[in-house]
Amino acid sequence: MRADAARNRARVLEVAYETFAADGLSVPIDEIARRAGVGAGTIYRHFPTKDALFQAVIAERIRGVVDEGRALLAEADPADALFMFLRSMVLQWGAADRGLVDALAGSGIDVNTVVPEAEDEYLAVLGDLLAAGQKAGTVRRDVTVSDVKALLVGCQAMQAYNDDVAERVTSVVFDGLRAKGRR
Amino acid sequence: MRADAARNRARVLEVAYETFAADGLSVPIDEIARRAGVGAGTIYRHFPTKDALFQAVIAERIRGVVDEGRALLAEADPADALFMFLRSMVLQWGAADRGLVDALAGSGIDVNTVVPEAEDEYLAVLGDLLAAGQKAGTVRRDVTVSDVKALLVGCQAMQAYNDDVAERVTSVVFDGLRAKGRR
Amino acid sequence: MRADAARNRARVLEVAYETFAADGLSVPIDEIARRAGVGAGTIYRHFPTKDALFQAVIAERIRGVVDEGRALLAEADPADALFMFLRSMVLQWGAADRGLVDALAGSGIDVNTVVPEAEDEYLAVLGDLLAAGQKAGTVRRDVTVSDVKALLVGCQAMQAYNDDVAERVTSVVFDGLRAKGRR
Amino acid sequence: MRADAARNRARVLEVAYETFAADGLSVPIDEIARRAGVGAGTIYRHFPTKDALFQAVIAERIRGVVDEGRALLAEADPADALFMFLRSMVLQWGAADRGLVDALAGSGIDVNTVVPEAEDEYLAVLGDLLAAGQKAGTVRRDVTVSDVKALLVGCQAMQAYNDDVAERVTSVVFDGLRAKGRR
DNA sequence: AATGAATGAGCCTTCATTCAT
DNA sequence: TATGAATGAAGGCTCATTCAT
Repeated sequence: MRADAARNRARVLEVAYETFAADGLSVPIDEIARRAGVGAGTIYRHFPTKDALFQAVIAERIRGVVDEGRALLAEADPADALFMFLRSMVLQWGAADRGLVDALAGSGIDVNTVVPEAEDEYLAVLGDLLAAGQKAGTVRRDVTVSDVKALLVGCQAMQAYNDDVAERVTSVVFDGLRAKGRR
Repeated sequence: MRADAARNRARVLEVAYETFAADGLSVPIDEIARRAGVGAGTIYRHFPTKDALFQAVIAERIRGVVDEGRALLAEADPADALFMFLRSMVLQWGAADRGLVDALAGSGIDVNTVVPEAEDEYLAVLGDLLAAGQKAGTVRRDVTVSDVKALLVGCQAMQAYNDDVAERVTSVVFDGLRAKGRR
Repeated sequence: MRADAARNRARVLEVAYETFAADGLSVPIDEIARRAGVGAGTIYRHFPTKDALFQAVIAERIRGVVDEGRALLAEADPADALFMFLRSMVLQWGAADRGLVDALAGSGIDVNTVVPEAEDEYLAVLGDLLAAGQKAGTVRRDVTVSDVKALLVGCQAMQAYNDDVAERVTSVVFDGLRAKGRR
Repeated sequence: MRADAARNRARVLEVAYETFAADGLSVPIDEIARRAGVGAGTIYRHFPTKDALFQAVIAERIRGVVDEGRALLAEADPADALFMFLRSMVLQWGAADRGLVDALAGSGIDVNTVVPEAEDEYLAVLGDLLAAGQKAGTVRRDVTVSDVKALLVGCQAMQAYNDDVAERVTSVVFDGLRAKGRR
């Protein structure tokens, strides 16, 4: 791919992320093209449909999340790593990507099918974090990766629903997730 | 209002509920009209815009929820009433109205502004259930109505995200919500 | 026709006149029904189509004009009667029925075909007034009834276009219409 | 602007002019698109609303009129220029643009607000023609530009109302407009 | 006879996608 | 390759007219 083409692709992806997150999925392609300073045709050269563009945006985001998880696994105290990751996902990512989450919800798109390999990596990281916490004794042993993923989705929904109480309700959920006697 | 008009209005509302819940907000009015067996104009006679129809559907639903909450307040054990209500909201309502919740999320509509009085009643019931639980000593005293509302939203999101784990993750959240020493 | 039916018909005609004159032809039938305090169906009982209602309104107005012309013929000085009639048509009728005239113009309807007999009477009166003026020596002998009718239409258009100059431009036209040496 | 886009824009404008003039404002945009051999979307690319298209047509027309007036000012005998201009406006322009004038009248649109600058130029030319005629002694000194404009509107209305008498009634109005003693 | 609810065709407008420049 | 003009299929909404109450 030519250098300018690659630059365009990256720019479109970035602008699309910001725009979808801010204005939802219903924003016209032309608007994204305008903000990115390219023609509509250029977007279609890189992404065959609007949907494909959206999926690329999601995949990109998930990749970032996975990286953050791996970093925590490598550097943080295993006893806290899962909670740190979840908190980060909720308070930072959740807030920033509200529009994306809503757009995903409202459009019948399933992340798992959209970017299977990204999802797989994501679950792997989450699983490692969970195992580390359980081994350290800070996390209930009767929860699975699926449970944690669901809890995360829920916490992000709470954050999205009411930013002001996000901190406290997240703590409530974390309390529920903690191993007994460790509250 | 004439009998036939009232019948049509009710039928449209019912069909609209099912259709929005199943197919999301983007379903054409004409499709709802077709399923309801009326002309599109008839829908517009009762609801001036598509948005108004959607809002009427939401208001209707919330009304049902409030009724269920009041019933629990009157009949159930105060120690369990809040948990029973939440569980019901998540496992029954949440499952049935997933489409509505998603549609709401994806469309920048805020329930509070859509049907303020219904929302007020809803919060009142939730507040009463919470107070009862706290008085009975089964619910943490440091959570507010807003927190519980957010937690409920989160639980519904979990349920929506993964039906299979809903039961267990809900328990996790409930554990977090329970007063210490009562797990 | 029953008394109440006749009353309804008259009321609809009156309201339709006011409404068409004020808001143009594009006002919905339902709006006229509302203002008249009747159901839409009632209007259709008396006038088979919206167009027929409009034509009835026009016919009614022309009838009033003809009456006014006859009165002038009978009572006013023949030397001035035509000018008085024209002035009245322009400054009073023209102002009041602007909406009707515009609506007529904009809708491809030809008064002559709409209400032929009313038009005939109208032209008869105008012809009598013209003949009287020509006989009295105050009106040019080289103009016909058709000319006068056209001049009237023109004066109404002027009045409609710019109310402020109506008086003066009408005088200009009248000067052109007066017999030479009589200015 | 790209060559093909400019060509399409011009073609749409031309077809819109003919169509509005012939069939009135109520003709569907799709029909204009069909006659112009373009898609409806193309029209909306160049003119954001149907109204804007109509206004563009009007502006275009007025521009032509102004040019014609300027030419007369530069080349014709000042004593006759105003009358020549008016006659041209009535007998040529008036006939061709009847539909536009009617459409304008019937739709509450005011040319002055639609294309203010074109209107200004128009009035300037008319004012120059009037001043020239008054200076040459062929036009009454007690009429203003507004009066002449109104008279022109009136003459066009006459022409529109009855093509057969247009020539003669225009003469009548011109006689009224001529300076005394110059008939 | 009156009512006003229901119908459904038709219009304006938007926007994903294609294609000529 | 990039551009942005063109396309045309929908969709929301209006309203003349019909018809059940």
